[in-house]
Amino acid sequence: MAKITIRDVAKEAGVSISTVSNALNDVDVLNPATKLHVLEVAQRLNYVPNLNGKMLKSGKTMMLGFFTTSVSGPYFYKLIETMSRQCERHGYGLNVFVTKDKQVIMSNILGRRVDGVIIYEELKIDEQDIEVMQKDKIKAVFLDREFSNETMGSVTFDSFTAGYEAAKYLIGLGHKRIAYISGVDTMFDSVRRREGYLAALREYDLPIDDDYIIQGYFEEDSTFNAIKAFIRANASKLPSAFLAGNDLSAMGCIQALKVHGYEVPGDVSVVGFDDVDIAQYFSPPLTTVRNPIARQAILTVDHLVRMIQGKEQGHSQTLTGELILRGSSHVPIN
Amino acid sequence: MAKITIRDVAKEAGVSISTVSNALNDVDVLNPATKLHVLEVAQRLNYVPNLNGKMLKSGKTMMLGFFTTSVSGPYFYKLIETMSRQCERHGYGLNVFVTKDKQVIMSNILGRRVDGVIIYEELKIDEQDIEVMQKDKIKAVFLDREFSNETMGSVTFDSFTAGYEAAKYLIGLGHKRIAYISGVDTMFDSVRRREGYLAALREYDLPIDDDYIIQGYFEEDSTFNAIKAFIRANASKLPSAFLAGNDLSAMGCIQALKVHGYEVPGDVSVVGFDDVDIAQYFSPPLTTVRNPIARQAILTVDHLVRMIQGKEQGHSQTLTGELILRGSSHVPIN
DNA sequence: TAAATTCATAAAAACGTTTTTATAAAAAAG
DNA sequence: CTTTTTTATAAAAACGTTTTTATGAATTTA
Repeated sequence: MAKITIRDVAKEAGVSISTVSNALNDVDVLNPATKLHVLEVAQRLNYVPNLNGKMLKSGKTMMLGFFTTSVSGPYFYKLIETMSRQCERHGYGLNVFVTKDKQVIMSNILGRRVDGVIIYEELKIDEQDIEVMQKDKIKAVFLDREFSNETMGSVTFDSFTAGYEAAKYLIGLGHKRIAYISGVDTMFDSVRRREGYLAALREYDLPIDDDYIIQGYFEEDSTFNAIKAFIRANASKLPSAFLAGNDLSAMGCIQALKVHGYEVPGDVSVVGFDDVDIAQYFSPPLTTVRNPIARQAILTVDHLVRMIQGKEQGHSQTLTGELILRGSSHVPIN
Repeated sequence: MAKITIRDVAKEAGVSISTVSNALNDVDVLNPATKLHVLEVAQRLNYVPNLNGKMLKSGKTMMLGFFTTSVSGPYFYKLIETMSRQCERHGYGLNVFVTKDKQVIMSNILGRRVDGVIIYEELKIDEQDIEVMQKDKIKAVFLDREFSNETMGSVTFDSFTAGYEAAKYLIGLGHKRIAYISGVDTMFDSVRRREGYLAALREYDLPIDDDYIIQGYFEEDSTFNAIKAFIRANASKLPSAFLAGNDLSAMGCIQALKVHGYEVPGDVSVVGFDDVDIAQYFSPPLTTVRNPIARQAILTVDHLVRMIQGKEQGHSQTLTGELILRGSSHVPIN
């Protein structure tokens, strides 16, 4: 027996398909008795509407798309979990696409698989792609860049100020040799945090040493290895503090320091970014700049939904961090 | 200007819509010159096929659905990232639904929003729901229970043996008082690991103390609090080892022990489950039973795709853990 | 009580594709 | 040369809905 359609229900109930549709969608034109009867038959046949038919006709999928190159790490799952919950609250589902293939991304967006899109994609979607999307009046929110026009907005984190404040805090403690652990340069946040860090060094006339900018890929393991190599190469002029581009790299860094016999924060201070869930349970608990991830997720979904509903034009919102003092930072020893 | 459809392309190219469709789908019946011309026009108009039309006609969405109640924690992002990558390899997209609303789940599955489903849902989908799905020949793979029939399979982790082996390892070290940190009882893995732990205790004639089974919700923070409470209540008869139901609870447990002045593994041993990415960078690095998450993800997607293609019937696969010895476990002090 | 209005339902059109069937022209066969 | 076959394209049907329009009966209005 093939899938039950609205036609089967209509036949079984002895009415037309439009009557069935009206009954199911609670359109208030039917005789209550008819409606009841149709509903009863639909129930009995276990009828479930085919969403593809619905979508084609209505032009709405009731799905939002999240396009990202990665879901690794606590930042992303907090984001996804919160966005997902917020979508459900608005009656939408969330479609997560983890891909680096721009073709896949564009055909899903322009092919209307989703009613609106959320993009964290590290700038591979370029001006020209955005123009194409704009021509189709695609509703979009960017998380990895500041941007806005009529149908697109953004919700970003002020990483520059975060980097600046974190560096200033370490300088205030008395640190003079501060290294920065970077992610790859396509990562908006990594670059902006580094710029903030550099701005603080300049402001306080501290020397800027290119060796003190370390490539770490924003993960524990790659950072762990990078810091081990760094320590071996710079044993004579080790910094007294590390500013790690995110909490994961801070944790990898601390572990590498421990392996080499350094105490944190006794010998070296380490500060991270994000304040992911696990940061406060690490040893030592991380000093970090809190990134309001859940808030970003909620603002993003709300903005997108309002644009879809035509209640709002695109605009950009910026969230600011908050320095959380914990156990991984201290005044320098010398 | 509204969205460009196949009709617009046909008109502009001066051919019928069937010709356009054939050209785009590379059906080998057309005059090569015609095909080239159509393709050129489609390109010029920036035509992108509407996926809803495609889906309705073909009955295929080229999407797999992952239905879960949570994405929190490293287990899930490893799973999602790997599944997503594997989907892409097969030409599918992955649709992640984070919801506890069974209605949402069933209407998306039965409404054919996806061609196949992956379910990690902690048993709220019951026998009756499965029967409904079976009647519609829904292709499904369960991750949270062992099950199989013609169109459904499962890929699970042998948590019982993992729990048994971990407990046996601690007993072998000489531990006699071993506590288990549980998740909620709807979690298949938590329950099975506990059963394995209990089986090992029984086998070695160790006393089973109900107080030694601690509720922790499988997260750092809830476990941190639970263990602090436990330590206060049981200061006089503290276990010499904790078997934590997953790595996150192991980390929360260790942190709570440290806060109360206990050394790990000097005073107390702690063993976790999963070997999530961060486990080896924790302080101390975690002894844990490795759960081959990436492998589970790949087997799951492959099995589902083969069922969709009609190349395979449903069956259940079971993965086994591997004990990874690191720094959080040690012989007992007394 | 004839005309106008409302009510309840049915029929038809539409969404954007793919696929099946039809058609006309060109090529091959007899 | 006619008839058959092949080739290239067009036309039409179909997927499962929702929505617009049509229809006929019941009710109201004048």
